[in-house]
Amino acid sequence: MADVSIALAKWLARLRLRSTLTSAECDAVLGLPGSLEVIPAGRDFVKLGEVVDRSCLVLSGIAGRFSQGRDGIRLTTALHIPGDMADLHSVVLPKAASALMALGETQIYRVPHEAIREVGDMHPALERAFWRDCTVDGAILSQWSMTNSRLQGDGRIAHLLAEMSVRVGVSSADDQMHYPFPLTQQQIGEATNMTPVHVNRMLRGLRDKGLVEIRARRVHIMDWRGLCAVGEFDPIYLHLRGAE
Amino acid sequence: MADVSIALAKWLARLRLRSTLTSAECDAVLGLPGSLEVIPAGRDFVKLGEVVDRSCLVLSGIAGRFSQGRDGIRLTTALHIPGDMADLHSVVLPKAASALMALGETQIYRVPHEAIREVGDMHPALERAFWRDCTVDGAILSQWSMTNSRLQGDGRIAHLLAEMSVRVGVSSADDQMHYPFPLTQQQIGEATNMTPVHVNRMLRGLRDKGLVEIRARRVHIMDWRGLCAVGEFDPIYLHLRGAE
DNA sequence: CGCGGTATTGACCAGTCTCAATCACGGTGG
DNA sequence: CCACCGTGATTGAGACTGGTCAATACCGCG
Repeated sequence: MADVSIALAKWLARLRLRSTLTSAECDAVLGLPGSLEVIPAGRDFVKLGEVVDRSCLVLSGIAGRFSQGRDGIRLTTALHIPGDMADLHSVVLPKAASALMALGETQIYRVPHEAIREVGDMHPALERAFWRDCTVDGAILSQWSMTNSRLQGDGRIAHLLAEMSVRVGVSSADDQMHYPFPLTQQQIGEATNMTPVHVNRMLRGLRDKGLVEIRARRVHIMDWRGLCAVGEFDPIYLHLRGAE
Repeated sequence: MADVSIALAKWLARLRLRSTLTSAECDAVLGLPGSLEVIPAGRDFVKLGEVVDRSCLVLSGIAGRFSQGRDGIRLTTALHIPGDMADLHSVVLPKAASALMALGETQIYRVPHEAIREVGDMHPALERAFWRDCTVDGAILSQWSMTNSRLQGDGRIAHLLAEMSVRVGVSSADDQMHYPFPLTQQQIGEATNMTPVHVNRMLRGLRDKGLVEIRARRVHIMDWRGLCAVGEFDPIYLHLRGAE
């Protein structure tokens, strides 16, 4: 059971990876108000087209961001892990162009836009840090776009699993890297643009090659180098220090 | 031959479509310094990985934003038309994660980040308008992602041509809509994730159906409704007022 | 113990790519 | 004015990735 102050601290840590903040600015972030919510697996907590006045900080679980075609088929455009402010962009664009959904039970902390704008006005460096964070999100999306367009099935999945591993902070030093990953094969397909059937085949391929395996809602990486090679993964685009 | 003040005015107009600005703020934008450059067709003017200290406002022509896989194959992640600040995001993330290239001869006006930050510090509403604009760029990318993933060849091209038509401001009232479009079929393929060969076949299909045609570096739309249907195009994601 | 959702596998089909040849057209030099 | 050339457009044939349909196996849960 995650704690609010820990979550805000995690978000702050992420901001500080990319922006230099004074202690007053840090305190302002840590003091952000909000309300706690627990979202059951599979539930949308921001709906398409909805006008929101709060942003969602993920405390535990995983949240997916979706676009939707008119046929109702979804495409995942981002996965958010604990410490991510999933829709910081809604502060400047309150009408949601994409939905947010809990993949597995997810705990979120909703922070009023009003409060975020206030600390932004008070501390211009914070406002810029927010802008920067949104821009990194864009860079990640751009990378996904690239990956999902140019790589084939196995590479797309390999890239996704490698990226998530780095983002959750699993050390590449570990011999047996593993981390929780509650997505169904259907949902993996929504993120990598494949049929669940094909996801299954590709996963088997990766397993047979001794690269990764998903077992009991967990990713187990057997061969980090090999996985990165297949997925053409290079973590620079994440703009994270300490990664790789 | 476009003029600098007209270009800044165009950019300002775009900002004002999404943000409310005071006249002082408008003047600040119109007064932004910079230097003019003419880029010949096919030349990169921002290179991958380069650290830039100026942002590029497109005055004439078309610029493409690219990501690149390790095999050197490019994927276009955005097309920028006159009035677009192509890499406003570089103000907060100066290390270019994507390259910018002139598609056809392009005139740009490079504005120092320093100046942009200055007006941002002076006018918080402007800073927020910049942030918002970057966010809209992200929304467009998200839409492209969706389109290129979920639609097939003809739909992807139809969507692209419809989007560009709205963005350049061609009125849907015109019986014969047309606008300049200097991309080769190869470049269209880089934006829609297809082989040039397949682009050609899809274009023929669209022409045969009486929807669009590309002739002499110009797009001619014969059937707007039909085009939108095939491309599942709906311009809301552009966040433009006055567009359909 | 049975049920619903998920995973797995097979057979077949469709969209797209690859390779390769040909064509159209604008620019160049004689 | 015309032959030559290079780039981009067009078309065809065959290969391959990934989608569709469908059946079966697995597994947690009430």
